[in-house]
Amino acid sequence: MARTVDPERHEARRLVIIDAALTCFAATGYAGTTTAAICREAGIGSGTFFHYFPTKQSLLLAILDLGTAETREWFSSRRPDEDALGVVEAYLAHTAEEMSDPRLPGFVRAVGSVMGEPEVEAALARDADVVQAGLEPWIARGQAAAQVRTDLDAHDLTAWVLVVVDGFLGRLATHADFTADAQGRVLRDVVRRLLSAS
Amino acid sequence: MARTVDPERHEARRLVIIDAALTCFAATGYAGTTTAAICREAGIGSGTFFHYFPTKQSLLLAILDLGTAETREWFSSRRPDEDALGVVEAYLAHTAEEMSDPRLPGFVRAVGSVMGEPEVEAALARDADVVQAGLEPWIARGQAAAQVRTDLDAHDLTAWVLVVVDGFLGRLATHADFTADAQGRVLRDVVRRLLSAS
Amino acid sequence: MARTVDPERHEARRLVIIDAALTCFAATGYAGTTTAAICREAGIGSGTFFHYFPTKQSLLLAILDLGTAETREWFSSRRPDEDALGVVEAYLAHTAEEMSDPRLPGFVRAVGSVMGEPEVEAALARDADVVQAGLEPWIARGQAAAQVRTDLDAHDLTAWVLVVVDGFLGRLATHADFTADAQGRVLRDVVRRLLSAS
Amino acid sequence: MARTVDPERHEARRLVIIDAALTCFAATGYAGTTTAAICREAGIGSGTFFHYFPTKQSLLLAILDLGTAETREWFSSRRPDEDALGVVEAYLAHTAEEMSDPRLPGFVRAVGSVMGEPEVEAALARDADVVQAGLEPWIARGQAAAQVRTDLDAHDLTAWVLVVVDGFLGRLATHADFTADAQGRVLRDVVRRLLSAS
DNA sequence: CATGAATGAGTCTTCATTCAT
DNA sequence: AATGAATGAAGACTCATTCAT
Repeated sequence: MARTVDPERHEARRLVIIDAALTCFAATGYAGTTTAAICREAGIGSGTFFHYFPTKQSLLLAILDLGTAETREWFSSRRPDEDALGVVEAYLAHTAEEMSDPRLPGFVRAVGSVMGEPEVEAALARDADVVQAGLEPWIARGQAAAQVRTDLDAHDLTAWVLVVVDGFLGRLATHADFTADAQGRVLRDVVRRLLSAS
Repeated sequence: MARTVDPERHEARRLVIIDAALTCFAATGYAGTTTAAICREAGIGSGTFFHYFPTKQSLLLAILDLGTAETREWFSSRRPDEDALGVVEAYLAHTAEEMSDPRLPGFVRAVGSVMGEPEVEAALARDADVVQAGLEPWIARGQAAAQVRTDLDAHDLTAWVLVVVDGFLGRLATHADFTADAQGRVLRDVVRRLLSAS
Repeated sequence: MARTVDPERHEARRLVIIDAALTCFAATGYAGTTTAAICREAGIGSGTFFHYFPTKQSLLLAILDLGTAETREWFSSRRPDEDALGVVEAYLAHTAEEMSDPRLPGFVRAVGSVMGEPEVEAALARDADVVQAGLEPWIARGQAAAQVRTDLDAHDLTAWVLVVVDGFLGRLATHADFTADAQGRVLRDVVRRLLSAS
Repeated sequence: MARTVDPERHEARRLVIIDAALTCFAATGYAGTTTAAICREAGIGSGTFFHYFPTKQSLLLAILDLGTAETREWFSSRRPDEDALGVVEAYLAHTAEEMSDPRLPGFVRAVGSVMGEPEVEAALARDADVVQAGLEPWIARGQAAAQVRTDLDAHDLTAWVLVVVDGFLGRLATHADFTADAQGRVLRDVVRRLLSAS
């Protein structure tokens, strides 16, 4: 009856399940992934699964929250004196790099199908907010420094950067001949053109 | 002797079912939409569904094919002497207008989740091919006329136009404060910047 | 508004449907045969089917009754002065010949699965009664003429002849290398041994 | 750590389901038996069914295989020095005794209707092979010992013994006034006559 | 904690039968 | 009479979740 909870071990196993789910969701979509498949991939029993996540959806939310936290952390580790456009480009590079995990594009597609669920929609909105809140100040600063056009406000410009980024990620996910390596350079160019004052 | 087949009525009802499915898929996703829900929405019995579409998936494919045919038709009705950039912008307008059916963005999301199915993937690939094949010649012609930059080939430039368009549509679908009316002007500007020779 | 009922044409079409059903039942079993398949095979519309037979089961019963009538007719055309054992052997030959329609064995199997239905059970019982009633008098006459053993009564002996015949037909239906042509001679021998006085 | 798998309990429950299915199939045929009915009879939930048998058909195959295994075992426990004709008669008795389970004849009929399915056909062929392979050597030995006629080869003679046995079982199944108890003696006599050298 | 057997509500799909034309 | 579109009840099977061990 000793205290058998080992928080470290618990957290490790949680991550194993999350990783397995990422693999499965990416391969077969959210609805197409059974909890049994995740358990198999994670090497656990079906009962164990529900010790860590009360529902299948809560697992999806956990993954989304993990991504949001990661983004938040990335922005919070920018130093105040960095170059505004440099941060924007670093964000592009960071995003492209994240997508080098070949499962990510598939996972993004998988999430789309569940957007009807209010909780998922809320989690995605939270994620979008974090990105917007992270990026917008730098773009505003770029405007103040006359690096960035001012005919659109910072909020809309940020939205349009994300339009390009999301379109880029979507095409990575759906077109095998469209790769981050080959097109990353063009991405930077397009965003520069989008933001440029001219 | 008795002509019980009324092809017109048949086609009309087929379209009613397709319309109902569009509504349901957009609202609750593909997997989240039951055939019963489609039947209810279309005002038909569950058995009738089977008369028109052998499976739920075949209905999805029919919708996709309809869209592909529509796109093909749009491009084939361009006249050879139209202005290259004018056609590109007309395509942007056409796409944005199509998406003014508020169900379309949701439907696009819904489709993403089924991409695991080979038939769906093939249908989407066919659709992408039609768009690419429709747009690329005009961009190439724009290059020949020195309206469009030539540091990227027509194929890649077309892909990037679609990156922007898809990103635009995606944001329409997910952000209520991002509307086609308000942002359509920016879309044209971004694509112009993307293609411009400077 | 003329009297369009042409009894001859009606009867002919009835037989076409029965023939088609025989083919389908033999190939795919009773439950495995859809009314649609029968209609296709018969070259009629599904509505027409139900003009001729109120239910699928009634069609099966019609086929069974047809066979029963055929058997009854066969026995009623025996002349009173025929040789008792000769009639028994003629019956064996007659049965074997009927089974030369390759659909018959399959149809027999198909019927087995529906025997739970009271109406079908009754039809089969009627058929069995006709055979028993047709054959038993000849076997009794064979006993009276000392051609046939008398340690079993005519009723049981008849039953045993049918045991052998049914086993024979069943094996024809299930074993491709067991053919009526090759084994017909043995069938006669076995029945002779069964009935012989020794 | 926790041994949640209890193979004994698992096997027991498997047999409960098989037994329930035997009852249902015999009473209402294969197609006429719903999985729900089997579950009710077995006292399990519908989902549990799937834990033990992936499909309704697999359950049927399991029953057939069980019978085949039982037959194989029966033959393999004959001792080499047994009397040839004694073994044949013991087999007759064994079969008749098996059929004293009143569900068996009905089950045999039920199987007939599914013979269209290749897997079922294969299972039945396997079963027939085991019987033929089990019986034929003893009949051949009977021929060598001059106990059995030699004008037909052992293979055909075995087939004919099975013709009689199957006809016997079929009549047990369909005619209530034809009982194993009353007719068992005749069965032995008929087979003796069939095999006798005279 | 870990397990996996058990559950049953919910899904897609089938098909005999009806009926307006 | 003949047609085939429409129907809806019913069936096999799936799978997230629970719980006794």
